Amino acid sequence: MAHTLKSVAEAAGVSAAAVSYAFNRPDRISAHARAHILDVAQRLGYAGPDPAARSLKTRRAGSIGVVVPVGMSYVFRDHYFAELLTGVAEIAERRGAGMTLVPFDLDAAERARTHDEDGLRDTLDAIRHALVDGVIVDGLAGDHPAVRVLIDRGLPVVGSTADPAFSSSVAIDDVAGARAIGAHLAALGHRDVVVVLATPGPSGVARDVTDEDALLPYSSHRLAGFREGLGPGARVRVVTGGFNDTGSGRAAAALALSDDPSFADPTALLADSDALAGGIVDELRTRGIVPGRDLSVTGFDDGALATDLDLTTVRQPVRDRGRLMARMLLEPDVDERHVLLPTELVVRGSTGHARATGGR
Amino acid sequence: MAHTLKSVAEAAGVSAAAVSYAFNRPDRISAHARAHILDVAQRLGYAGPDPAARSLKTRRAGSIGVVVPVGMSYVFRDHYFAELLTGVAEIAERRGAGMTLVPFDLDAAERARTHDEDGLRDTLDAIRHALVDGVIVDGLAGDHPAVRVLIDRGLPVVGSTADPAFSSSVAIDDVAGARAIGAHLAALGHRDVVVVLATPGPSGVARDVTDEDALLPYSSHRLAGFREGLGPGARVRVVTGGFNDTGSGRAAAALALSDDPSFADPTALLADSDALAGGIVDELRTRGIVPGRDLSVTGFDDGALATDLDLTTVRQPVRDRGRLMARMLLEPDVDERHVLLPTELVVRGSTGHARATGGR
DNA sequence: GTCGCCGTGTTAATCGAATAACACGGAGGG
DNA sequence: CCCTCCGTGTTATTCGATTAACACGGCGAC
Repeated sequence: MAHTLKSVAEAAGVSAAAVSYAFNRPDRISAHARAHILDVAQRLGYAGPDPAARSLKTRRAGSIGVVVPVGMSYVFRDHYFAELLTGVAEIAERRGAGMTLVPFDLDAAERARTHDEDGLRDTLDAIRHALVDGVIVDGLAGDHPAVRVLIDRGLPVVGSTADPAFSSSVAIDDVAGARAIGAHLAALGHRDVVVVLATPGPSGVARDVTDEDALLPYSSHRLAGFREGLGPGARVRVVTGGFNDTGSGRAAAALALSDDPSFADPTALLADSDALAGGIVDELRTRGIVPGRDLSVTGFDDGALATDLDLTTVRQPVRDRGRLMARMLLEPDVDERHVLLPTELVVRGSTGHARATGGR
Repeated sequence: MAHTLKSVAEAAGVSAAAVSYAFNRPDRISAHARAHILDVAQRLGYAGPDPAARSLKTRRAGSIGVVVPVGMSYVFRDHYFAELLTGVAEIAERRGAGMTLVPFDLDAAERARTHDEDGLRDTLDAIRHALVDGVIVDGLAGDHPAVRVLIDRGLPVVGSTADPAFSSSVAIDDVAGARAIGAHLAALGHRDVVVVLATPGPSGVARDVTDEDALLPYSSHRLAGFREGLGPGARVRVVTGGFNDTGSGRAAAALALSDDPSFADPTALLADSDALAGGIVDELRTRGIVPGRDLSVTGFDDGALATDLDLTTVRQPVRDRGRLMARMLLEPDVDERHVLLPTELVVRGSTGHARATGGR
């Protein structure tokens, strides 16, 4: 049943090398012999050399890995990751390479990190075993254990920050983008805002933030940028919103506008993403609050949603990022090793002058 | 630099087997020896046994493959595939398995199919080389060359139709769903309709359909269902809409409502997906045509868009399908081999009684 | 005191292929 | 007519691990 190079070679009356050449190097064998071998192979139901053995010998896997800190099933729902991976896929498919999503549970890894050495090992098993030629890592610092494993494996690793631990990186200047949002709002007189950040994982719905270290790298960057742009006098409170989607945004808005005294009367709600901002807008509307007039709302991404909702946001070239990350792995002619992509403030109707009293 | 099991074993003063056990079978070695070996390994920068070699020996890859007939970069944009893969990913991540998108260009394969034998071989290379333990194939018939290669490789293949060539399958009864749509419209008096189908690939924008064989399997199923439900007296014309998104829907609607005599005055527009229907609704609105009153529009999927647009559509359990497909590969306790999932007609406001004169 | 078993380390066979180096026959040049 | 080179098939080495089978020392049971 299970044929091998050798058994096919016997059946065809040639050496194993000839069969290998027939499948992999047409130029290295006569057309006549090749046709015969391929014919015998087909008759026997031999589809070609075993990929695992081939991969061991050639040291190539034909696929690039992707590691994200949010769970594999999440990337298809999140606009940011979907866009990033679209860019990666565009390059991969034109090079004939596959894309392997490597399971990695950031929460489990964090929990196990100090506690339980073997637990941490387990969460990294898939990363240790992944059959890939290089890896794209988005949202993990260069000194993260998962990254260390990949580097020890000798794989080229493209990161999302300029950390020299990565073989190369494509960062996006989201600090600058967030700063622009902050400055824009400051200029409109806002001095009391709530920032809404997504924290995927089991952390659940909106809540007040205690530990800012637990944020995803880009969230903390943006938070810092917001603060810089708003200036020292501003009051910035933070809510985390669970998944990066409209539902979380709605919940976060509800919390920010609740009676909870720690959130009393902000004049602006700054979201980590358009999706969250979309939820915020929904919640405001159900309360009869008009975004841009009664209360300002900002997003991040400039996706289709931002246009639809007339959202002030930051445009970031996410698909370009994915493309470039993939090219750094698959097209060695890319010579820059660490690239910083720019962002752009897009002002629309969801922001306006601060009012003495916000929503309610 | 590049350490191996053996070199680490020498450095630690033990046998290669001991190192292997230290990494893979803690119970098979003393805790003391294990700690020492792991320590030496870490010091040497050895991340663990080489995945390729390990995969050759164990005959496991730790990842399941996914083959779709639409190009890898498309799956992140299309609601159907995103939903399907979300389901797959949910199961994969709970089993610690990866997900490998295998590049496959249906158009190139079709073009090469008869013409050029070596060309066809090339388009199947990635499928021949993919390092996976099983494959989920959506939208390809059981006798397609790509499927044949996978089966010859001895891989378990889960298909999207009940074809016995597949080791197992999860079909969705979209014929019945489409039939329900057709019957619903027939009951409302519609006898002259245009069906809008997505045909991803370079085929481009909307055009009239000449060759119904070139449709994706599910599209032709649905088309057949529409026809059945509408009954023999109805006039059914077909337009293909390129990508499965709102832009294509808009273009298709524009064509269907144009002066082109072959499309004159339909009373209903039946789309292959909610996304297409969304575009159709957009186009109608810009022309001042009210869906459900002047002209009926139907979708397919029952995603968020359908609710938003108050679209009559068919609910299909796509994520369940993905989950079940993955479980058939990853969880051998699933005993049914060929499953047919039901669909459900969801009537909303976008359909109504046929009028003598449709749009314009 | 002896037998056997258990825990733990080692030996050796094996997974299935790629490819450098070699062999050999015939064509072409001198 | 001989030498060389080219095209094409073969031989043999190598990729880096897993794991069944074996070996051996110490311990408890009788």
